[in-house]
Amino acid sequence: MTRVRAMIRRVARSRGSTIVDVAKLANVTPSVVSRVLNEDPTLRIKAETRTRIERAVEMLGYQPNHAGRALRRSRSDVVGVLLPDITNPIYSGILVGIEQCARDSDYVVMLGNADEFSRRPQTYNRLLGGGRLDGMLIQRPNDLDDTRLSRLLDPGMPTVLLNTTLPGTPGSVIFDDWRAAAAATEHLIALGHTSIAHLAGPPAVDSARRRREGFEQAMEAAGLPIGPSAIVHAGYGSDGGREALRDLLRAAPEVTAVVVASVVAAIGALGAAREAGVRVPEELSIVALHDVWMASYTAPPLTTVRMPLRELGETAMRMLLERIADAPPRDEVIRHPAPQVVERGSAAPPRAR
Amino acid sequence: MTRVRAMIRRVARSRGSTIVDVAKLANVTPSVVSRVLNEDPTLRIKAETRTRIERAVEMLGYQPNHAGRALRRSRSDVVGVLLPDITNPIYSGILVGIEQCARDSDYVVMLGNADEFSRRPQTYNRLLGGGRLDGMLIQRPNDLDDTRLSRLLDPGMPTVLLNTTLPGTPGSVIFDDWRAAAAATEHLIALGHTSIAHLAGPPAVDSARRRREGFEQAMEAAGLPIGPSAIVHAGYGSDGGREALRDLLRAAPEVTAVVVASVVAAIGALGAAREAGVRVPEELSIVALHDVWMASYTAPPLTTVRMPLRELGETAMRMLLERIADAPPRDEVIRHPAPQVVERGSAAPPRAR
DNA sequence: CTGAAAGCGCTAACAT
DNA sequence: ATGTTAGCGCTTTCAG
Repeated sequence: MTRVRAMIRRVARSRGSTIVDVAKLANVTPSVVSRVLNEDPTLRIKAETRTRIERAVEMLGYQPNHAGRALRRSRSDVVGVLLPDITNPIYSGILVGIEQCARDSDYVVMLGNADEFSRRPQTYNRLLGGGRLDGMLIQRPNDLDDTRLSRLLDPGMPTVLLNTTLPGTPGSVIFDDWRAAAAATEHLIALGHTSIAHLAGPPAVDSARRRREGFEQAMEAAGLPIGPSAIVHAGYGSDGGREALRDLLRAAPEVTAVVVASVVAAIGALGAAREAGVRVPEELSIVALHDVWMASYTAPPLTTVRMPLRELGETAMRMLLERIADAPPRDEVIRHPAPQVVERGSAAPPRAR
Repeated sequence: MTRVRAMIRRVARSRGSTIVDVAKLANVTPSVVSRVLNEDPTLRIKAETRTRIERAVEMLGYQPNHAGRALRRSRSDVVGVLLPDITNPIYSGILVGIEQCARDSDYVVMLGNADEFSRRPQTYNRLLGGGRLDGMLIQRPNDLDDTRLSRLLDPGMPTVLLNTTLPGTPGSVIFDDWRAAAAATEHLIALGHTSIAHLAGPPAVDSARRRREGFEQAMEAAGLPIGPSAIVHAGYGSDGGREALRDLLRAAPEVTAVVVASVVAAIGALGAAREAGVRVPEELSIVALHDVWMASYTAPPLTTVRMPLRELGETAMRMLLERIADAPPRDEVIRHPAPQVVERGSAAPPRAR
């Protein structure tokens, strides 16, 4: 009994107890403790021994050392998430889903900056290589083309791409961008608009291309022409949206409505409209893709198409776990819940300007 | 030569090369390689041997295994960051600073959810304990009082608290909340306002208390009375701000200006003003604490007091590194750059409503 | 200037 | 139903 107390005291003082301490206290060998803790299905053990072990674990406050485990199993139970800009509510929304799903699967998330990663790969390889990660989730930076992205990826590292596809490299999860853009366009058409423009994302980004296609298809399906200056490419950022709308108002004054590829750009566009003295929605209707809390608080509140951010993150994480478990890579499109128009104040029937 | 080629091939195939592979290829022992790579200052080595080792590292693309290192050194070079809500631009702004500083110091950041942490400590202890982290950065959830926070903290884990202090537990970094709130108040006073209210944060949160004190001091210094309903406590969230302003407009119609404890709440307040038909800034001036990109895009654009989010993150991270290196804990207030009023469109001289 | 040896904490194959 | 053994990859005395 004194021995036990002494051990407890020693352990409390030091860095923590080891599996050997637990084993001694429970009068078994470390291997048994390990197998109990890891719920080895092949293990046959007396109920009494098991409780002795559990009590010992409890008493010592034992926590397995992750480094020891990782070294032995060659797995870290850590995934890396590389995002260009956590400050962007779209990305952080996705990150919430990732973190949640990781936690539920006893994984933990390491955060990295995707821009830095593409700029200084050696830095991040040193930091995140060397067995620190079991897999990676990557959101492609806007200015990173396929060739450079391919070069960056480690073929030996299970990887899932967020919001983007890479020809020849399966393992990506994207939104139903076509449907979302089409839904936005259809909403405007239903309101009676016939001269509709599109503030697209960066031309080189594949999600922007898909959204543009969705816009074009919806217009075509309705038999509506797309004016020569009706598609303006811009960044996904707010400044991009602001400048793009400014250009559009000048180049195509007949336009009564616009589908914006991202809420963040749409918030910028709202600013440009205000500066130009164009009233929204009276003179110009705006529908934006992606729904974030700020959309309820702009003036006027933005009508958006909601995309399931959390679900994308969850799905991506689940897919990564499959890949880590050696399943073959596959691509996935998040279709449920389907992109849904959230009517607020920025879209209304057309009225001449 | 063939031996070398064979080794390279073997290594490329498998999980990666080890320090032993490098040592063999360079005709030295692992210990020398280790000391070269870790820049052991006591090491005396022939220049030629050193280049041989460097070449071997290069050829094999050797990366030290983090688990092995961590196990041996009892340090992981990982810090945990616990945030209540990454979706909040304030927190993600701070996180940017943390990640940057960590990377520059060869540390890497593990992300966790502070709300979940306070709700299910065992989960996170299992995930983040066991030597996985060298230290933690924690943003206190709004509803977590001192007692419960203390209980949650592991006294053996170097910890830095973000935006909050904990009596009896030094190691926190906060903004100059008094100065920021005072600056906002003084700005309104300079514009000629005399009946000024304060939308404060949650009453139990210490940063909210400091901001309220800053407001009160500035009012007192100007000889201005604070009306009986002029201080309304609300959450830091947008809904909180909306409701709080609604209440305020009813309870204190004489108020011509308001200092809001957080931009996010201010955006909500802007919504409430619009709904109530109160024009900003003509009938009501608003100044918000914290500056984020959205503030430029509200209607009207928000006048704010800029707080150095990135700097807080950086400082906190640096402080944590000190603590990890066994420096005694200390508290710090970020005073530079000082809180600065960013004039946009939401504050103007008073006019009767 | 370099090598030998021990051990960090854990798991898994193989005994008994 | 439990024990023995070996070794994951690395760093760090201590020897030479």
